[in-house]
Amino acid sequence: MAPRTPIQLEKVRAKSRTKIINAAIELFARKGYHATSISSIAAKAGIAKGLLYHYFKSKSELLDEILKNSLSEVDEPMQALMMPGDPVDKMALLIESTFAMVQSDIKRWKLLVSIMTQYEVLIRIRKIFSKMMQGYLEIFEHLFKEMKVPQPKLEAYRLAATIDGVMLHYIYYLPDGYPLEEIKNEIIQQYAKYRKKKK
Amino acid sequence: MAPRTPIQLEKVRAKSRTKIINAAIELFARKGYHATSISSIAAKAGIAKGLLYHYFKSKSELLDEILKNSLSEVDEPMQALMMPGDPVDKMALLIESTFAMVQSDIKRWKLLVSIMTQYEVLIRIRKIFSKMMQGYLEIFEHLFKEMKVPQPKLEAYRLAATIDGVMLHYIYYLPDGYPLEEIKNEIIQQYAKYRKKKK
DNA sequence: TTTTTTTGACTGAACGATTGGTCAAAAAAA
DNA sequence: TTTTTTTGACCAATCGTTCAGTCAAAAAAA
Repeated sequence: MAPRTPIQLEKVRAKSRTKIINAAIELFARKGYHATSISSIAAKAGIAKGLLYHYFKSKSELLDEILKNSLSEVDEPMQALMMPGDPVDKMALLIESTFAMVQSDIKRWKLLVSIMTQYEVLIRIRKIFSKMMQGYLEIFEHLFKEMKVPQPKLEAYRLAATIDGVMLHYIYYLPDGYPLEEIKNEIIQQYAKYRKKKK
Repeated sequence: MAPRTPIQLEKVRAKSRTKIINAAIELFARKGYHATSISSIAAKAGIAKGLLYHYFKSKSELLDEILKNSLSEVDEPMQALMMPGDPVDKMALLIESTFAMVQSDIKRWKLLVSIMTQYEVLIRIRKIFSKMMQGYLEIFEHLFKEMKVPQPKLEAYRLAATIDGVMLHYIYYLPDGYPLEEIKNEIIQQYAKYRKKKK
């Protein structure tokens, strides 16, 4: 069925797909989903419009694909929490890696935020986001309980809000000279007093 | 020269304008600016498409009008800061009134956030937003200095981020059962220790 | 009072531009 | 040859916007 070696074929496919996806991320993040036309994506990717429909069924499927990939990245920082250790250290690591994730790919997060705050988001996507949020809240609460923080649940909500707020400001309002590192360290440091003294 | 009394005329005009603006806020907030059509606004407002252009030059001017009104509301909570008093009390008041503002008109804030996180925002609007943000930061810093908080500038950034983060979560992610009051009180309470003991 | 004139809010068909999406055919690779 | 990638002209639908025209009501005239 395939006259070409499937391996090299896949390389070509992947290359074209990547070009399209990167162009789409760039434009969706900057202009928003609805304000971005298929033609402009194709132009940015350096391909013909028709080819886009060879790889993606529709504009919304292209968005879906990007969102799926982006959201799966979010789970990564969670992995470090499995191993045992001082909850203060684990919390610091979680916060560090969460911020690092955003810093390394601002465009992607701009897109995610713009989609979530835009029109009636596809229910599926909203559900994934909501579940992600719940996951963060639970882990925060769990760690706060370990740390014996007075009101673990409330504190979890507050930390989640602070992190998202910092991200928002960093990404949108004050991209130049925003003291991200300092704020990050201050957030982490406030929990230092809960570190266990044991050896 | 004027066959109809200008006073009654103005009433009619105001009524229609309000109908259009309310419909636009609703739809812009829910669907986003670009995904909302003029036809749908007219339909929701219960008027003909043409009438919209009798009152507004264009779709973007309609958005501008709404944004201008919305942004002017933001300055209100600032007014209370002029009078003298314990900075802790003033801070509490500022936080209270800021949250109250959002709670009383979620749709408007959804719209504001969606516009700010959407496509390349009109430069004018972004400037206003940025200035607003700077204003908040400066007031926070000033109050923190009065309160003798260790790192007033950093703490200002953090508080601004927390407030915006809480708003974001309240508005979008967890509208049902979000413990807004509790978080608000916790935020306020953390500064209680800086209250002056003097009489 | 009754009639006529004048106003501007309001309508909806129609406009050109642009959209997301299709498809026959060329190009490329085997 | 066969298969797949790639192209760009093309389509119907929808977009924001325009505009000729309707109509209820107020002012002016009788």
